[in-house]
Amino acid sequence: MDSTKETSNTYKEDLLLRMGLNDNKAGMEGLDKEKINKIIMGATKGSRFYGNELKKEKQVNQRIENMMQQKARITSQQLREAQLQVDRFAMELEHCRDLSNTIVHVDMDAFYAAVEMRDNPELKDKPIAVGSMSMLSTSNYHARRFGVRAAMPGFIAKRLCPHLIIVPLNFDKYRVVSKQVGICLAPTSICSWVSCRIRSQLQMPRHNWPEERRRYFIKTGNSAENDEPGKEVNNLSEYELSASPLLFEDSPPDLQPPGNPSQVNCKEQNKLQIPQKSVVFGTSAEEVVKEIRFRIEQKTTLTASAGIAPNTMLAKVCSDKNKPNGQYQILPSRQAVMEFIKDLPIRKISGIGKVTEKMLKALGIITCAELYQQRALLSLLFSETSWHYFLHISLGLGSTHLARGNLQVEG
DNA sequence: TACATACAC
DNA sequence: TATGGTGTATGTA
Repeated sequence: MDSTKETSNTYKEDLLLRMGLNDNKAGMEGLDKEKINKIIMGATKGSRFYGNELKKEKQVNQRIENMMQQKARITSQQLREAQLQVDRFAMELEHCRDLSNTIVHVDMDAFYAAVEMRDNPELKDKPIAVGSMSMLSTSNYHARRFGVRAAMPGFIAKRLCPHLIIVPLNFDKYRVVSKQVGICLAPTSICSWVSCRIRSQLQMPRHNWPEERRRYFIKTGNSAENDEPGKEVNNLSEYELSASPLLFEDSPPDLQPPGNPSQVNCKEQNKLQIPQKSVVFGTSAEEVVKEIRFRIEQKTTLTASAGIAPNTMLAKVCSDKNKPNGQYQILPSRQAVMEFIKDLPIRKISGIGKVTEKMLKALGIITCAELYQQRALLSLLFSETSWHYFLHISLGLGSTHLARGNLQVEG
C-alpha cells in the first residue's frame, strides 16, 4: 500500500476539516462546500496562519495516535470492570435526574448584523458582515449563503462574496440593545443575565396571572413603547370588555413580525377604536417564551430564537433548532430528552469543540447515543472529569439551575 | 504556581 | 496586507 499517499490524503482532509468551512451554524445548510473550501484554501495556503494550523493539526493527530495505542492495550477484563463502575455511576445520575425546572435559552439572531441592518436600511437585502477585513464577528443570513460566517477573516469572505459589505463593530450600540433585551425578560416572572445571548430560568409558573398582565399592544410605526403590560392595561381597563383580545391558551398561532400584524389574528372590532391591536399570551412555558420573543421584537425590532428544556445544556441546543426567529421545547420527560439526544451530533453540545470532536470520532463516536455506547471505554481513556462530562451529555443531563441570581447575559 | 490547551463568544 | 481578544476550565510540569 502506498502509505505516503495515504498520509498526505489524510492530512489534506484534516486540514480541510480544520480550515475549511465550518457549516455547523444556522443558515448554512446545503452550501457548495467543495467550491467554498477551494476558495478558502486558495487564500490561506502558504500563509503563516496555515503553517501554524498545520502544526496544531499534527499535535492533535499525535494525541489521537497515543489514545489509540492506549486503547489497544486495554484488556477485555479491564473493560468489563470499567463497564460495571460506569454503569453504577450512571445509575446514580439517573436517580438524581431532575426534570422539575424549566430552563430557557434566548439567543438573538445574527445579533450584530441584525442591529446594523436595522439602523441602516440600505443594508437590507444585502449580504453583510460585521467586523473588519481581518476578522468578522458575524454575518447576516444572506451572506451565510455564500459561506461567509463568524470567525472568518474579512478578506477571505470578500473572495467568497465580492459584494459583501463589511460594517465595523459598534460595541456601544450592541450594549444598549442587550440591556433592552434584558428588560424584556423582567415582567415575565423570569429572572435571567443579558446581551446577545441570554439564559434564563423560569422561576415560577404564572398560572394565577390575570390576563391583563399577559396582554400586549402591538406597536405600529414609531408609537410609544409598550413593554409594561400592567401599566398599559390599567390605562385601558375601562375598554376591557369590548377590546376582546385573542387569548391563545397554550396552542396559539405562531407569532409574526409586527410588519404584518394581521396574522396575529387579533380581533379589531372594538367600539372605541383603540389604535393598537393587542395580543394575550398563555401561561405555559412555550407561551411565556413566545411572549419574551414578542417583547424583544417590539422593543428592538430584532428577532430572537429560544430553547426550552429541563436543563441548560439542552436548552442551549434547542435554541439553535428553529433559528432564526423560532423556538423549540423539549418536554420534561426522560423519554422526550432521550429521543432528542439520540441522533444529536456531539459537536452540537457546548463544550465539545473541534479537537474533542475529532478524538471521539477516532473512536467511532459521532452522536450522543454512540457516546453512551462507548462509556466504559471512555472512562479508561479520559480523565475522570472528562468521562463524567461525557456521561452527563449522553444521558441528556445538565445544570438545572442558574447561578448569579438567575439572569445571565453573555456577549 | 506557571504554563499550555480547549472552548465559547 | 490581512486569521481576534478575553475569560474560564482543565491538565500537566
